[in-house]
Amino acid sequence: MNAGRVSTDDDYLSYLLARASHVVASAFHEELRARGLSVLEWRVLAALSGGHALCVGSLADLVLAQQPTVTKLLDRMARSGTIERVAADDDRRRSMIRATPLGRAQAAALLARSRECEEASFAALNATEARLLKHALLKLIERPTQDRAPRTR
Amino acid sequence: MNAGRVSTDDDYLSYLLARASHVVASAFHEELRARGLSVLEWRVLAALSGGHALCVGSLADLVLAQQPTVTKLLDRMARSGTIERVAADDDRRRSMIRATPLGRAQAAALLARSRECEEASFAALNATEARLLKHALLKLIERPTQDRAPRTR
DNA sequence: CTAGTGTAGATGAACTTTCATGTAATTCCA
DNA sequence: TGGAATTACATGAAAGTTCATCTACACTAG
Repeated sequence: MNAGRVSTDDDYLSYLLARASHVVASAFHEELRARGLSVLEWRVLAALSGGHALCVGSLADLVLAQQPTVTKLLDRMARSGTIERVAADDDRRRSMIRATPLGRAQAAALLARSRECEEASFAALNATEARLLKHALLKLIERPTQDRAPRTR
Repeated sequence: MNAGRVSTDDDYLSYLLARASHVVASAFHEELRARGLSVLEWRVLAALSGGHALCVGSLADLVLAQQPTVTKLLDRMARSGTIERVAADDDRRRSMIRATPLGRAQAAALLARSRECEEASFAALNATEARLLKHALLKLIERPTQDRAPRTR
């Protein structure tokens, strides 16, 4: 029990967030692993599961990874048939990324599991705590501290 | 503004945590980068900054990384003189890791900066929100869901 | 004490990420 | 307009991470 309180590092918001993120995600990440998907792959599929296409840069922001990482991830995903690149018609530098039917199917299956894991995590909190937690996280996220270009689409 | 709400992925606790972690850490991670340290290196130094030695396994848990990753990270850190390995006297399989004076100095400098970044993050929240956030994060972390061996020291 | 089982950490090969930079397309504005 | 600056994505080499194993040591029970 208590797998990681350590004098110095502990108690920092940054570390608490990283650790909480780690703990909360771990069960689902095992699932992903069992199905041979990486976390990034999952995030890409999830981001694209709505059916609309996104450009590489937006995807990178969304999946919290860097652009070259995502470019190469997308190469692999295209090869395995879960996404496809389409030329953007308004800007020829961009390639728009879309989930293929296969990709969409994978995403759908995983979204369900993901919701279940979400439930399990919330079991540690009561309704109020959960609400306040989400609220606080959103406030932290929306901070215009280090904001990047809002290149959606 | 609003660098990343996306239909599907968004709103999940797991994603909110990952994103919040990302946003909150980013300023400090830039600092690290500027000083030529990786995030993992920083976490190791922070974990060891108290002066006591830790074994490789505990460190891996603390820095949220895997054992081989940490073993190799420690090789590099030993080479650059920030940590050293000491044989454990009770168990000859273990090597205990200790920060060198150089490592301790780096950690001290960074801990100060880290506190400042922490302040900046909390600026987004009022005192109550901050308290509740930490409380909720601790509850999530302490969940005995996927707990690992409590091999401290 | 010794065979069997489990744990700690190291290691090599395969894979992924990163950094710096390249190329092409777009935008800005004099 | 046309050149400078900027943006989008790709790419190659270097660095880091991961997976599966391996070795050494420790514990346990017969």
